[in-house]
Amino acid sequence: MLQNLGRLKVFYHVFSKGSVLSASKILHVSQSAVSQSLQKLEEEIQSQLFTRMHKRLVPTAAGERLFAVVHPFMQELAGCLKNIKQSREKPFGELRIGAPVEFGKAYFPGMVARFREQYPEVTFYLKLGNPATLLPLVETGQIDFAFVDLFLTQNQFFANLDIYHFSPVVDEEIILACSKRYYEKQIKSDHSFSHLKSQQFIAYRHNAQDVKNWFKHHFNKGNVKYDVVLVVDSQQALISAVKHHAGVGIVASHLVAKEMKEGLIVPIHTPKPKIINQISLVLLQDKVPTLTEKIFQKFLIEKIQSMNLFS
DNA sequence: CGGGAATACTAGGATTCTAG
DNA sequence: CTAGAATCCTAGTATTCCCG
Repeated sequence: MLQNLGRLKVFYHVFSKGSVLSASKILHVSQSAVSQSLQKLEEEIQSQLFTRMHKRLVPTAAGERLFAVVHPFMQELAGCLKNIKQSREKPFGELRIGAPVEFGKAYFPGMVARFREQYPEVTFYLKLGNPATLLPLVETGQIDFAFVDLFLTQNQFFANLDIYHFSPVVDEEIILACSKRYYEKQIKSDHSFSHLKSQQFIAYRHNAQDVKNWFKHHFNKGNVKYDVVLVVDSQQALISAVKHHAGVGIVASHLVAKEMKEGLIVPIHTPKPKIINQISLVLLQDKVPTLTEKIFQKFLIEKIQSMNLFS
């Protein structure tokens, strides 16, 4: 391997101009420095790159071969540096973002499309997951930033949360809901603990943690056995099951806003305050965001906040 | 043909970088 | 912090080209 890639740059300019003096002017060094660099390079690769013809340098076969490799590299490098410079002036390049699964599925594709109408040079990689998946990716730089669910985060153990910077973006309301028909047949306006706990539950993932959290919050009862009739892997499936009168389930209210407005889905309230799940933007504490990141974060926060998830 | 301009090379010294 | 390596500079030399 070469000890000094800078000599390749010297070689490139000497080859391009066919003269040491011209190359030295481009490189802003003395003619002798260029001459010496060239000699060092030739020594290093143990091949002569130019035949010295009195006042001219004529490339040897080895010189031609080296130039064939160096030339496209230098072109690409110049283009790349230009792009990097541009990305400081206007949004550019790939953004890698993490988001909670349902939140990300529901809103990100649309947001990304709208952002790209304005900034077509920006592309996206979207990683959906819970905080346990997303935070390590933020830490190792595999994603640029993430939106996470703080309500869930508090129930889990993270060794070093202080390396992150959290800024709350939006609150979503977590409700227990069922279809109108199920409500009239089974709930009948009885919102007592003993009545609600005996309902048929649709759970998101196997541990039914969301159901447990809901009862803990509203009735301060932690370790209760629930009758789970269906376990699903996505909120969309859960909402669909609720709509088809399969039972009661925990959802973010904004995901069923339309169904609630139409009266298809009914929220079950208690006198206790609503459960608010806070979604926060999380980035590494000491990371300096790029222009593209800053502009997209601002765009996203404005759009999310203007949606009003409680409507 | 001779002299000036252009270019490449070398020697020696100053400065900067790097590893211990 | 320091010694040695690497790099660059200046000064000077050699060669060739070009024009009067």
